[in-house]
Amino acid sequence: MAYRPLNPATLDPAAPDPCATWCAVRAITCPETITPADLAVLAVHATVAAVPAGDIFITEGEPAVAFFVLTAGTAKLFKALPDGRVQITGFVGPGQFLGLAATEVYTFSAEAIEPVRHCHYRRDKLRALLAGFPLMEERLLEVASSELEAAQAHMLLLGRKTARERLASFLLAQSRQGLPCGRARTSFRLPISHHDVADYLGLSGETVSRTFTRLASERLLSLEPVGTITILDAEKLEELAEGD
Amino acid sequence: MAYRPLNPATLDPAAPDPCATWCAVRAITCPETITPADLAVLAVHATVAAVPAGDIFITEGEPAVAFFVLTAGTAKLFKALPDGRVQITGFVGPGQFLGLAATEVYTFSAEAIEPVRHCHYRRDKLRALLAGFPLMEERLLEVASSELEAAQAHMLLLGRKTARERLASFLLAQSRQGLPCGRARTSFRLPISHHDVADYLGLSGETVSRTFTRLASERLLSLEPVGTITILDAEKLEELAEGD
DNA sequence: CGGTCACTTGATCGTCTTCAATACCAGTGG
DNA sequence: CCACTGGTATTGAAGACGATCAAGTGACCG
Repeated sequence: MAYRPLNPATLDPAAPDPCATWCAVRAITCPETITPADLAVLAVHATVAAVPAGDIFITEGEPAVAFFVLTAGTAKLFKALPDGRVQITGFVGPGQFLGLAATEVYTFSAEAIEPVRHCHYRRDKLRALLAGFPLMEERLLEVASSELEAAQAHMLLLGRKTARERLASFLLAQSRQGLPCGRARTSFRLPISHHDVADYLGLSGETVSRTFTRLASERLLSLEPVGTITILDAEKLEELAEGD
Repeated sequence: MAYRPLNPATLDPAAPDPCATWCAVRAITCPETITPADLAVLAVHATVAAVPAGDIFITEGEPAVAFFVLTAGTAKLFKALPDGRVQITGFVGPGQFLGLAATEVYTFSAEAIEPVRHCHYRRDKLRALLAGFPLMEERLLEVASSELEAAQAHMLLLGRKTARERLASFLLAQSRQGLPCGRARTSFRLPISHHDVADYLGLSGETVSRTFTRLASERLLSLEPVGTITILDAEKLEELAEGD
């Protein structure tokens, strides 16, 4: 019900293959490291699927059979406590992948917060494939490292920053979302509910709301009616995010 | 082929390749994936060093020139805010490595909390070497993945658990420290100061102390005078750690 | 011994949570 | 067109949990 798997057989190997071209090039090899010939090999093992918003397509504790690459939409990754408390550990957008588990079982869940399209590879097959694509493996290691780096930054946020600092950090990160290196936009739409922001920042939804309006009243940002956020004073926001 | 695990204390510094044998086998290739011949190659590029307790041997923001493998002692990894707030992101013991940075600059600091011995490799050389050791690269990916997993668990702890739950989680983790899979000891010595525990769990030292005594008064554990901790009710502690 | 350092314990304070009421918005069907 | 609904955001009031400040204890060491 959640899945509408597409038949990989319908893929035309001659035509620019949607999944292999898109996933492999954009996600695993931003710096192009895979030849078109290699892509064809990869394409054979990919399965495409669509997930409607709100559906959980990876569940913590279930056997980790596949490895995913998003091609559209946004998903949240999270861990939950039995009593319902949730910590979102990250968001994944188009071109990013997930499911890099070391264990035989997923240790987190993933839910589409926008309609998601992804292609996935069976882990056992991928493992064998990787042997033939050392550059791809290298790239995977790079990605894992940078995720680890992000995770450490988030631990600092969760363990030591105040609500204001957390939100400032988050908004700055969002403003840089998907842009190369040092670039940032001043105005953007937040595709994430306040409640999810709260679960990401380790706060309550109410505190997120209050903190938003407080930052707005301090003229650090402005909240357009439509849910668009404009950063008015990136300078001060940056200072706030770093804690002084 | 079976490798003989070497005791680092008995290593003869004059012997040919103490580091390569120890580091490579124990850390990078617990499941043996490197041949003795390969080890010799690695040994050429390794440098051994000793760090006294309290010394910072990796500093956030400095060029990430090397990649480390600990052979003795314990180190804490941490990130700090300009005003002095600190979040410890993990502890590293013998046989583990660190410095898997994706960037050109370290994004965390490392300080020896016990006298540390480590061998390190220059990143540029290692990069080239890895090309020749696909199994080693694969192992690195595995390690990075499991670190990521641990990081996510810690985010849940920092973002959503109470002080009691944090300490319970921490003590259970410590009780399993270094043991294979499901094993745990009931009594152990904590090599970490309360203040460091606090910085790891996102609490104040005072709260750590209070929580310790409270758990002891509830007969979940007992605090021997010498700083040894004995877990009296692992069952209940487990429940507590998971939040119900 | 006097010094330092880590830990303990107590009292007070502040931040964030919780609970609750209200406002808001989009979609639906009368 | 307008009321009705369900979900999401805002705002207020009260309370809890942990931080901070401060004093006191004990161990270790020159």
